[in-house]
Amino acid sequence: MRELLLFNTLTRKKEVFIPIESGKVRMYCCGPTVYNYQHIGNLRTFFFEDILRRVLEINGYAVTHVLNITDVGHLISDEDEGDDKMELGAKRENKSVWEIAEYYTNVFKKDLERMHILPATHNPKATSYIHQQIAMVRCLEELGYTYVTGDGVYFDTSKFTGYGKLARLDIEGLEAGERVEFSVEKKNKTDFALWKFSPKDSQRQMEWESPWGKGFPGWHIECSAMSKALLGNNFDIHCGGVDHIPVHHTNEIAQSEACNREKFVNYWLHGEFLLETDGKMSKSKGEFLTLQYLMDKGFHPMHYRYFLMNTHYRKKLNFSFEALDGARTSFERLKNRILTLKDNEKERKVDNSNIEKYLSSFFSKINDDLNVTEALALLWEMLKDNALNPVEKIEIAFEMDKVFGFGLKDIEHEDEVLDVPDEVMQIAGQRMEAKNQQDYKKADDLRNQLSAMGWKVIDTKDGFKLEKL
RNA sequence: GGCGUGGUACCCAAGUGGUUUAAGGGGACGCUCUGCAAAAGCGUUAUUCAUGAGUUCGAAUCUCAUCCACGCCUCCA
Repeated sequence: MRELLLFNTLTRKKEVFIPIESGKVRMYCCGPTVYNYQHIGNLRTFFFEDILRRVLEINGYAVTHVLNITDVGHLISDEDEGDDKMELGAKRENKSVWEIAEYYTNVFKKDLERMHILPATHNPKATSYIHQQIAMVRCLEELGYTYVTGDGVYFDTSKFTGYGKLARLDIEGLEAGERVEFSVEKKNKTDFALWKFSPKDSQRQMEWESPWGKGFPGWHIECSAMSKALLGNNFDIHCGGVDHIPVHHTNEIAQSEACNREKFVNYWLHGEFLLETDGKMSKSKGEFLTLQYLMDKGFHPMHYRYFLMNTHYRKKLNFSFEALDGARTSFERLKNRILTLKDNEKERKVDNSNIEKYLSSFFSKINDDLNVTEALALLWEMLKDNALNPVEKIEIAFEMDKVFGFGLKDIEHEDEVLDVPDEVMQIAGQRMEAKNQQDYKKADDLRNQLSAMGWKVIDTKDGFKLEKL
């Protein structure tokens, strides 16, 4: 097996990946809270995880991939204040929280499919694992890691040695209470809720009985419980966005390692943010970009996928329509190249040493902490290499595409007459006629007329084709 | 206030001590093709890597300082 290097947040270094079980990888990825649409920044993280998954698979690993669905509403802040995002979403849309969860889960899965993000092996829902979450809180209680306050059961972070090591937290320097009221009942500012009690004065749509009374699970426990249930106490890879490092993943480690009394995760990988011109993309700002919005603007999900490959997953990326436009052009040209190669794919001798040369270079790039950006550059270099014949190029491109995920194999010539209005078709026909009679003045006039109507004529060797401007 | 990241051509960006006097894509320009265009193909496009010092035989890559932009310490991908 080839050597694969991955950047581990725990050590802040690239490390050689060694699975727990030979040839197999168990991987857990933090999924969305389904109270609203996912924005294109959220999708960047799932895209990064998809690349990771594909790189593992092309290296021959059998991957068990868990991507959870958070359908329990958590409070907006860590303290005992604020509203529940799910309940808020339900109120906003006049639906039940369960309907909200189902609707946004489906949209999310549809988005992943459109982005060619491979479906996970398991998509556990937090509400289906309440029992396991309660069991884990009990486990922590029995081992003396918890205490009860007026609003819930809390994890005492001072009892867990090495708390915050993932994030390299400077606990003293944390300014809890700066922007949020600090709960006086919390013993340490980093303590967090494992189980929250339902409010006495109002009825929650989602609540469950527990040994501590009616309530709902704290935010971090679901990932600890579900990963334990599906992947075991110790597994290979855990990923998510960089924002999860200081709080969510830090707390997951504390809970899981405290309860299981063994190492939780071997490799932690985190994807960087997508930024907008005015900073981080975030839902709380109100308006945010969705994949559907890009599609409404005439972009294909693959254009966005190509755009994301412009940079490494550990680097911030600025979103702009100008850059997305560039990605669209690049992708369309790439498709064109592949189609041309497919058309010229005649039986020719394949020189395996040519193929091997490119593929080994390809592997050295993707296996160096998922450098798809360089791998993509290699694809272009290869396509322009005159030493290769079309059959060889196709073979290499398809192999590389197992990681890129553009779906190059399935690319076909598009139907050239996609709902062209009769009138447009007629004028285009007249122009062709005029052109054949060498009446270029008239032909050009008709072409201008078409472009005024929003259509572009492209002459081909035996006719013409029309495109929308 | 604390922690951290980044500044590479017109744009998105790769590269983190010598094989790079800097990938790839977009754009622009030129050529081929075309009646002319478009589309497509080919080619050109940074002696230079925010700025200033320093380390080194050698730096975009290491060190220090300065300027600028951004992220985290709230829920967040």
